[in-house]
Amino acid sequence: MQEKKKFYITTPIYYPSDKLHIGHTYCTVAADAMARYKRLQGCDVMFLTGTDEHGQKIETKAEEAGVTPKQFVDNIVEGPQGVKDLWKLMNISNDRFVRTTDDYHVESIQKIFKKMYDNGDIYKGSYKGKYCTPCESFWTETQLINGCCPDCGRPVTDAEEEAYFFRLSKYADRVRDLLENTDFLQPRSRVNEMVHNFLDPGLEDLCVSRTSFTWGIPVTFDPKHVVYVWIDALSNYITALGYGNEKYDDFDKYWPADVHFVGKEIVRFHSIIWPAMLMSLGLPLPKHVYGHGWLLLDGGKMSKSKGNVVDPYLLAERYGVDALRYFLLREFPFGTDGNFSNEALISRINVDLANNLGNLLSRTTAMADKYFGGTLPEDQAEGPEDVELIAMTAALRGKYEEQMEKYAFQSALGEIFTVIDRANKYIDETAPWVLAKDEANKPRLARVLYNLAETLRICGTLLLPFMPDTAAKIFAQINAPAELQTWQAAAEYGRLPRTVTLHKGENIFPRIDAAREIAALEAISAKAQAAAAPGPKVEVEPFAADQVDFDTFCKSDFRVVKVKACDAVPKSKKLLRFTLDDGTGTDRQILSGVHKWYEPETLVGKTLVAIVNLPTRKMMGLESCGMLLSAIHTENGEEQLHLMMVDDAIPAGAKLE
RNA sequence: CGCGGGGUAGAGCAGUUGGUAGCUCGUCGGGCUCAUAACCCGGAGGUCGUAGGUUCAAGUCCUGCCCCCGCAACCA
Repeated sequence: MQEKKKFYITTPIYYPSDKLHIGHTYCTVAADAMARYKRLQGCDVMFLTGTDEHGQKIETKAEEAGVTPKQFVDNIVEGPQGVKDLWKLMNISNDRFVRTTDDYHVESIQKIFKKMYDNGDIYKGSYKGKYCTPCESFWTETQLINGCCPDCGRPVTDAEEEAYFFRLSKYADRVRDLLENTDFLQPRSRVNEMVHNFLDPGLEDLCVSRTSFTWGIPVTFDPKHVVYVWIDALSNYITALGYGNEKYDDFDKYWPADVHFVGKEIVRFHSIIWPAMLMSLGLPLPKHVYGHGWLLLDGGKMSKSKGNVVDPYLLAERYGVDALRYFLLREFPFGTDGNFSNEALISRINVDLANNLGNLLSRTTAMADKYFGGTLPEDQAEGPEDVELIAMTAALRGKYEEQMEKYAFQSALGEIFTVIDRANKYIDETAPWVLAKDEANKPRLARVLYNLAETLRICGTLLLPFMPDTAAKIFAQINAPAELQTWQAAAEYGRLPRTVTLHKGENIFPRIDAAREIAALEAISAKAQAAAAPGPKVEVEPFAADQVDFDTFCKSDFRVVKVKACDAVPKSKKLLRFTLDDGTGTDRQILSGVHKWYEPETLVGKTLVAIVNLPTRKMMGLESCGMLLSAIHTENGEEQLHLMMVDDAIPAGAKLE
């Protein structure tokens, strides 16, 4: 017996700082469909997913929640409606689930780090920056506020933080060659972006350790450092196969990966850093990295702050897992962004699944019941209408395979539904209800129903990777045994016995009342938003704990200023440029990031307050001499800002005390 | 002149190496009645963002411009 071909596929490991949304579900469902497809073809598949659980953000979130970081991630990963629950609900067939907090992963990462250190690709260096002693925090030049700590506002000092670096630059040429001259990174359109943005300007060595937080994997030979995300997270693809640990032992069998599915936002890490790391370790590179697009909402990014995150639980429970899986992979081309909408979801379910597929099954089985009591007679007669349908059905597997190999799920499903449409038309052409009126036409009628059953069997088989439960329901109604549900049998028209018995069962996809459902969905999301924010929830910054001495306070020179002119800074979303009368007779220019709240023309003539003895600072190429004072608070999680506007009777230049 | 993607029927999208502009939904009209008020046929609807250029021929190639979206930057 020939050895099975192996296929190793991965999703990214997700960051469990929040519940997962439809975007994560999209990628994972795609990987699942691919994994099931390869299994159907008879490959020995390894399908890996998992979670990336370290880092400062989780440390902070856990602290806010009053739990340890481990408790925090345990809840999101293993808890109710957590990551694992979601994959179970979505019928994800992953073979393994790696967590970066798993012991074996930790062990491997420490070995990998040491190995790269020993071979000279990781070296100790220093990270130059600004340090705020009271806050024990490092800041980069650009993070500083007027040269002071952005957290506490106190002065910072030049400092160097010790850190480990990976010699990414050493591999720049090999990575460039990989991207430009091979099909490693797909779709091809992503290559330019990587080369122009990151390779052309030159790769810098990468900081791969941190001392500023502790929630991470300690560096064995220098435990005040923890391994930073790159090495920790990316390596999951090999640690989960047992590289550097005893937990698993199939690294040799499955590595290199056939494909890593990743979102376009992390293409950079997978197409530049990850190959360089593997080169350093002397390991083979994955065959492909596929950067898929995003699901957009209302043309924009989904985000918590916009309150437009789509909840996969809700949709799956309401419409069924298979319908949701189908929609995600049928509606959007995998490589580019797509617009998610409830309308599109319901339309796909009604048109494709209920009207075309469900109804085809329904009318086929109903006629078998009605005209033959379910079991087709042995005596069957072919007709001229059969030719095209049979040809299409017989050719379907090939067309489907061609699309699947390109990860073109949308097109693969499109091929199947072209045949399903054709089958509906075939019923119209052959008009079985007319044939049924004359006993002499019974053999022809039987053949028509047989052809429909065969079409359903083959389509059902090819739908297995996308809608496993649905395919099973189809097979039950057309009585297709397991051996006729295989990849091989999908290429063999006519495998069902002539005297097959069909049963009409439940409707596999009931039609949805679109208007009502959309109203219901909107009500639910409105309610969810209301629940998340009962009334305008106003929050203000906590009061400063530290006292400031009087002299320090007196050093700040606050003045009343009048807006002479105000316009938007070109190419900036947030900045407005103010030309101000500060009483000196010379105009003062201040830039302020308030465009989100004010249109420039509405501010002309207003009387505002500014601090005027801050050092001059350049932004977007323009000088800003001071800072306008404003009041800020958050409302329903969104930042609100009001410029300080004072009595117009106050003359320009008046000092505030 | 930071990088990249995109502007094609009311909506959402295909359009490969340049050669009569397609698909799905919606819409209008017709047919059928086996079926989940489903199915089948037909029609209407586009000067392919814009201005030039190359060509016998351009949505498809070249140049300029406008608009949208990401990333980056910026937000004292």
